Amino acid sequence: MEKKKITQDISQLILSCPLGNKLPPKKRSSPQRGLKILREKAVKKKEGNPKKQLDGKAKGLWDAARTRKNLIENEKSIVKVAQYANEKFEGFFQNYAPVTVILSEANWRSKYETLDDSPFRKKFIDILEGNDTLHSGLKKDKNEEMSNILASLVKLDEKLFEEFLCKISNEEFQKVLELRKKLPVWSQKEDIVKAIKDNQVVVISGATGCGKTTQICQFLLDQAIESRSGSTFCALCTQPRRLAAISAAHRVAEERVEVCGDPRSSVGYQIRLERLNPRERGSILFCTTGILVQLLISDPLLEKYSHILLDEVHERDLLTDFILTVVRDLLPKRPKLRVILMSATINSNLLSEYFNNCPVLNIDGRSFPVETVYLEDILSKLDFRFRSTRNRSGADSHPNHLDIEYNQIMAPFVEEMEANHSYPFHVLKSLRKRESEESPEMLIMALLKHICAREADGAILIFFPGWEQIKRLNKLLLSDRTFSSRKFLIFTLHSMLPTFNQRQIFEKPPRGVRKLILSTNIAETSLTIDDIVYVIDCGKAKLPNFDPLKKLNTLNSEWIALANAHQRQGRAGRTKPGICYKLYSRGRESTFVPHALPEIKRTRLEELILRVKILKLGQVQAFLRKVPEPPDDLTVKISLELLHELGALDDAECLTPLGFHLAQLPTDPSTGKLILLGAIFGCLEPMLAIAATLSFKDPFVMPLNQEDNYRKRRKFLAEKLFSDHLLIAKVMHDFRAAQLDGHVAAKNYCHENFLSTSTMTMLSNMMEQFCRDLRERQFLSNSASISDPVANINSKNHPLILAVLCAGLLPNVAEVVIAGRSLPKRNLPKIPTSPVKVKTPEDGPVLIHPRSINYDTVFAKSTWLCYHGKVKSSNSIYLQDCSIVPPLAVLFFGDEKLFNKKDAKLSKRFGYKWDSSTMEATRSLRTCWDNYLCHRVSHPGATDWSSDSTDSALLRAIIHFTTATAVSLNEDTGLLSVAHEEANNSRRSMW
DNA sequence: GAGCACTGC
Repeated sequence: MEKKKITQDISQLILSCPLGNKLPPKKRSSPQRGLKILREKAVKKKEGNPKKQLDGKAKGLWDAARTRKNLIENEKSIVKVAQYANEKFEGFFQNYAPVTVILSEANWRSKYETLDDSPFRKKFIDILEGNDTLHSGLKKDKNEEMSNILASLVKLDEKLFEEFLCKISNEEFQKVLELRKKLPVWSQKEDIVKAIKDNQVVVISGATGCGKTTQICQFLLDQAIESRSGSTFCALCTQPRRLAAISAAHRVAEERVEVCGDPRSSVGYQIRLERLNPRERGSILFCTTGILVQLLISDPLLEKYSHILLDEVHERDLLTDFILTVVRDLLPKRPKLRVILMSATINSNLLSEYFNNCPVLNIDGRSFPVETVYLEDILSKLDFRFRSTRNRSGADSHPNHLDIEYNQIMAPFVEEMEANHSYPFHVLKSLRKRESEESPEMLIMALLKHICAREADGAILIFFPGWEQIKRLNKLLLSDRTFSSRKFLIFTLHSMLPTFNQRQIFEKPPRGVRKLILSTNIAETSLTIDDIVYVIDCGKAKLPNFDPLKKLNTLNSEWIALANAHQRQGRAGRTKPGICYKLYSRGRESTFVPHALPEIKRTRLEELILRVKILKLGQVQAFLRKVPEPPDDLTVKISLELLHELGALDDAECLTPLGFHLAQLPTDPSTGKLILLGAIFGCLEPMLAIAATLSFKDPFVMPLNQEDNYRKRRKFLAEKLFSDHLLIAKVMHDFRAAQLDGHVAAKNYCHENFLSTSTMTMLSNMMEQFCRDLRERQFLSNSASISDPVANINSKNHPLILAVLCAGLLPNVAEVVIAGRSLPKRNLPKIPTSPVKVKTPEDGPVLIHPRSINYDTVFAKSTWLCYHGKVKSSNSIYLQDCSIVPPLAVLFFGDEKLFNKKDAKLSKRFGYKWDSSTMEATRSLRTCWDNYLCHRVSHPGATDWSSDSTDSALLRAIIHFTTATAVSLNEDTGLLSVAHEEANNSRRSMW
């Protein structure tokens, strides 16, 4: 009822005038003449593109005719807002005017004095008031408090000691202890404990299998208990991966004959959405790096802990680097804190230098020797020759720049080999060709046959850069009788491949059966298969990077670093001696860099910057220059700019109230904004589903050789949606409904629809987490669940969801430009259907990623897309996920630059035009929105949708306004209608 | 016509 009233109300605000036929003709003569010439020419030359076959003048005239035609089309409808709409918008403006004044002041500190005395204000001011006051204040109070937290409790010390004595006499404990004592790390137990006692920071480097992860924390715990100070011991051990944290915790609990999760246990773990707490004192908590960063928000000096152990520091992932920087700064404030950095053998000097030349302890690994066989040895051993894949005759035989580059690098090595007479001629000949590094499938096939015929039993692991190569080799293997399924178990590992039925990948195969595993670098660290004896390493990996000059994420196949090559090789020697076949020469390996660039130098930094801000770590540039290997200044600048544009930071680089919320949500800022907007606009569930997916991963999986079925299914699911995001919202909704019918129903739903059950479950849980966050930040009422009817009052309104998506994802918009297709055929010769052109304002032409549901959408009209991911690979820029969105939403939520061009843009692209009073009204409404959002984020509360509330009036006006375009593109009526039911039903004709 | 891998009280 109420909705209907508003609908009518707004539809009176926005009128449309189909004027097209009444427009006076302007200088029609020359385009008409151009058409005539064109038609004659086109008749003469029936084949090919008519435009291409025209000469200078005719071509110009043809273009002129087309432009004119477009203009006439464009002027068909002019969008007008009735005068009293302005007055109505004025009303909104009045309501939120005070906030505008506040926000326009330069001084943040006084700015929020005028806000009410809400709990939000207090918290927010605390953050704004910043570094010194708060921190030093904290330090004083907390030092006293610390003596409370970690003060030794004599009784507890005794109790822990007695328990420990009891444990030592336990038979099972003794049995495991004997095994533990065989680990290499035990030989240096005393040194390690002493070094940590004497130094605030110690680097311990040891190869895989030395036992550092599970043993060192126990050395420290046992030592504390034995010296009757168990109650003051509290260790936090971080792992970069969830699985590693869980398994380390379980392993340690087992060794101590305890059960992980028992409240008396000394071991626990915490990862996102999952925690098993250990006892409060005398305990070890394994967690992921992300958890530690979140802990820092509430406990900036990590006062709950006496020891921080950071594992896998050598991987140099973003969060570990961040933690290193923060921890180094808090050392002077926590003199009693002990920090232990654990890393692989390599690169420990850099770490030691970073921590004021702290001591480094080296521990030998306990893996088995792995023999290395390089490309030249393989070629010589197998007598393998590369057949040139390129045409010998014709232009192709000339070397291109890649050949020349290859030769420059390899020639000296080949010459040296030649001089030494150490390799047969055919090997040298092969190495001179670039093919020796380009397409190794046939070589791998030959090598596999060799291993299977000549070498002992054992699983074979092959490292590939990506999907394409895995797919190709898998196909070859399946079509080759040598590798029949009776004798071989073939596994493919890729994050996008389904993992069901793959438990046997970790199990010992039946007698006489050999495991073959084709993998990306997922098997380099994340997955460990113990019985690998042979590794075949093609030496390449797809590496993401960020190009600050072009502001683009890239994904390219590159040569790996020596450290990674070493890691891959090490995968062969876990249970017995192994062999690593490297599909690159010694010469090539000598060009490898020692270490890959740390992640912090390869990504955008918006999220990290918000963390710097919420943790009050000072100016961003200054902080980021303190990290072990600082990111490019330009990258920092770009990220700051985006945060500013999102409204998360002000000119002085301080958090705004919006930024304050975004910094505390466990997502990147633009996804965080989506979550807030979903709550504000009453489309909670779909927005949470979209946000969860954008911040975790796409749940769709694609089995090899089922691409067609996969695509068909996705097309079926996404019918009429034209949006990857709405597709996600739909499948998440259906999945959650299936979950209510039980585990089996949910699993079946996933199986039928090419979805990963584990990813879907995680996403569903993440939605719960976001919902809880929103409740805690008071954007939802205390009782609101994900499916709360009030919070989902607009969840069925697809155009609105898309409009909100726009508001959250901006500035990530792209324009779909259709050249010629909308021209009436009778007036012009048939123009060949040109492929859709998609452009972004900053990159120019881009492509829609083939994985997107919109990849093969036929666009009837020019329109706008919103996207979240954009990446450059294989020389094109791809929009990874995108939604066709209501154009008015883009223009309404778009930035000021876009706004100023509104008039021109609209009339040019969308076939209708603003009149000036509408422009003004739009602008006022937009100002209202900006102010309203400022107000909402600084006065958290649930949206009041009751008919007489200001919330409701403004939001409904925005909703109707931004989604009005849904029907305005209907060429038949030329009318601009705002009825949502109609909008939903006629979506097909929208685009 | 293409999809390295992780993470979050």
